[in-house]
Amino acid sequence: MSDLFLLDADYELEEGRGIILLYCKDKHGKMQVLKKPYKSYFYIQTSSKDIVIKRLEEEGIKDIEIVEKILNGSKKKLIKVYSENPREIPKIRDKVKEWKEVEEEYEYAVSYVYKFLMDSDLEPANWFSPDDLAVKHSNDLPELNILAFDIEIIEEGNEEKIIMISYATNRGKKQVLATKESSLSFVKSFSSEKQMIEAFFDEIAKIDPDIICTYNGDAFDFAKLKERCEKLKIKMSIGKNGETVRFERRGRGSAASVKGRVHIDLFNFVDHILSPSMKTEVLTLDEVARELLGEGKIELKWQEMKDAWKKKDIERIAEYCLKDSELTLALAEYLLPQIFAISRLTMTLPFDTSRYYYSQLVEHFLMRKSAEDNRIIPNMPKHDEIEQRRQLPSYTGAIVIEPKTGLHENILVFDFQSLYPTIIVTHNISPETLNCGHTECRMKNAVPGGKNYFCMQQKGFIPRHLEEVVIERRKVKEELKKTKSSMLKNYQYALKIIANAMYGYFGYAGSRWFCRECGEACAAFGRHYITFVINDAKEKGFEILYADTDSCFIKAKDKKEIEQAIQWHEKINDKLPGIIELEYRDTYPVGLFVSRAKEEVGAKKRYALLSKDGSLEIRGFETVRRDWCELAKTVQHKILKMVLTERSVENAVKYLKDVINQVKSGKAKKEDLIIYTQLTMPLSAYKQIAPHVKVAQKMKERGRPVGEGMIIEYIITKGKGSIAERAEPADEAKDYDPDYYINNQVLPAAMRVLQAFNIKEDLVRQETLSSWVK
DNA sequence: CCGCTACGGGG
DNA sequence: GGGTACGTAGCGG
Repeated sequence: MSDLFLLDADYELEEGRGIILLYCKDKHGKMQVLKKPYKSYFYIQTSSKDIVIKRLEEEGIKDIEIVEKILNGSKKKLIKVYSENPREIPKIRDKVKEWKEVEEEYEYAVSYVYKFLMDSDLEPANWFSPDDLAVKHSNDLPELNILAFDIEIIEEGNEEKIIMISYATNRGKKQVLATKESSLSFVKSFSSEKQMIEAFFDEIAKIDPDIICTYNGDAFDFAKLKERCEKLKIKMSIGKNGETVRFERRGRGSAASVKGRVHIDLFNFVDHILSPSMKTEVLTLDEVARELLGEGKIELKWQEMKDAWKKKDIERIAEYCLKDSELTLALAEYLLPQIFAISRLTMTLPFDTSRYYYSQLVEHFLMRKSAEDNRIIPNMPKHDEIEQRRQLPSYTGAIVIEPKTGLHENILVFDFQSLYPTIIVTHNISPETLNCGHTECRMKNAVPGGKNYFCMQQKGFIPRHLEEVVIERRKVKEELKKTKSSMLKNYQYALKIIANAMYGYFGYAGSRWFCRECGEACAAFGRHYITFVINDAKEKGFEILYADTDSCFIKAKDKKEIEQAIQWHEKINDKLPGIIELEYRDTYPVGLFVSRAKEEVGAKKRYALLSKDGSLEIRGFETVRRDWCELAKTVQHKILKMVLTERSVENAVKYLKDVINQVKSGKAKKEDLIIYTQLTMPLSAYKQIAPHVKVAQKMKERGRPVGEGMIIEYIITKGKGSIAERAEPADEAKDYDPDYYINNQVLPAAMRVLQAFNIKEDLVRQETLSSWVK
């Protein structure tokens, strides 16, 4: 049989026997489902093997063997207990853990499917031979049938109904289903919501996609569909052969799993994995698509949509809805190769890869390496242990040199290439190399400023595999300079993710390889190296503008000094040990730095850099969130732009005063003042009555529908009482409170930028006072 | 400072 | 299938 591409896996029970199901695509793009019977197992550690084996046999458990594995760095003989039924494993384990001869049990909490993949050395999202399951590394992707969909809902009567569903496939099909008539060719109209949803399921069955993509489908589109299907008594048959959707509980919410297809919720992947390396601070489909694809959503405000729907003017809504599916599809085509690359490296199924956090990806990477090394996978911490770990006092973190506030020119940015990974490798930081007892290691590899040290004689488990990753990544980066292969780019990215997550995983309370001393050591070495760089730069006469963890911003006086600084960084690398390396990122013509205000604790680092090509790199100014009104957001962005590109603080302040005067004189546009906050609980559950809760209460009293999950739109009006008491539904508000909008919205947003120029809030307020008189 | 509550994405 | 998993800001005490 020819090679297959593994897309997904799962299992079923046949007469009490576990059978692994492998969902694969063949070379011709056909879906093939392979069935592999597979025995599950776990390990028992005991010094009284004979007794334990005897007791197991008395219980009728005879499928056992003695195996030699590496446990915590040394070889141990363990009892391996098998069962043909994977669900028996936890039951047997529950029994044995009570026996006094049993010291510990292992790998009882590694999922059945993943055990199979690890034991077979089978990488998801890769090709393999179905005869012997040998992985065939290949850069080709199979022909995949991808569908993205999106729904629109609107409140009608007392319930939220689905009014429209759009989908787009990578084979060019675009369709909108709606419950109102339209003349548009791509819109199919239905006389009821039920008919529309059923038609959607029928069309999915016909298209038979391998992959279904959504943007926040786990929490929204699938959840809403489920709700409506229950209400309208429709079978939610989206899966292969009409199978329904399963909602798997995980973390905060649940994942919508469709049998025989892979549901990829791209929002999860963006939120968990991509967001730290993205410029945008809000993860809306609009912003994310703009940044990754260079194209955003069709603009349509919620109120506009409601109005249009009421007026039966559905053309714009249909176009808007279809665009969302198209963007989701385009994002999928862009991100799936990245997800696949991570899947291969960490041996996780794309369904999981797209939903996992860094910690879970690293964990899977280390689990597969354990399996390869014949090591026992450490257990997950129990509930109490997690609590204990959380209670541990925190250790000193990274170094931050507070920025020199204000505008600066000629800013050079240097940073360590993967600082923590290279420290872990160079200093051999791993749970089992900690304080090995060798005098030489104690002398030569001690943690700066601490009493711990790490072994230098034997490579640790984590440093060894991390070194492979770091070295591989450098090789791939070199190759990328020659060829611009997107496959290589994605591989490089997967390697980067795993390398960078290792440090955090040492300190993550839920980690299987938790090692506080290791995390502490990474931080201490990190401080040591960045301090070394800063001091060396100062000694050479450079001005340090700002430094944080692994980066260092130098301000150059002129062109000549820019050259000198670049040369300086090249030399410093000769003085750094192992694979630790300082890199030159870029020189920016202008930058703005804002240090945190006194009362602000732990505020993010705020700076904005203007690069040579004229683009703005903004960090830490977070008024793009919806709990700020539109006016506050606009004011902040405009001020930032004025300051950096026009370099005129004066103009910016003048602009701010103008806005304030407008607000004060009652000329602000109402829609710019609306604040949006979601009701995340049933109204009765709120103990703390925040403004949006108060508004919801008022709405209810006035006979308007209010429910959990609703976004409350409100405006703070004039009058007496607390802010909450004066909050009114946006459509009912007769006026607005200028003082509130000035003091709680516009000024704070503006001051986040202007505080860098010593502009005093009170002064701005005073200077606008004259025009406040009414 | 600590502890509690709410938020995000989606419409 | 071992199931509970986030990280952070803003508020009130």
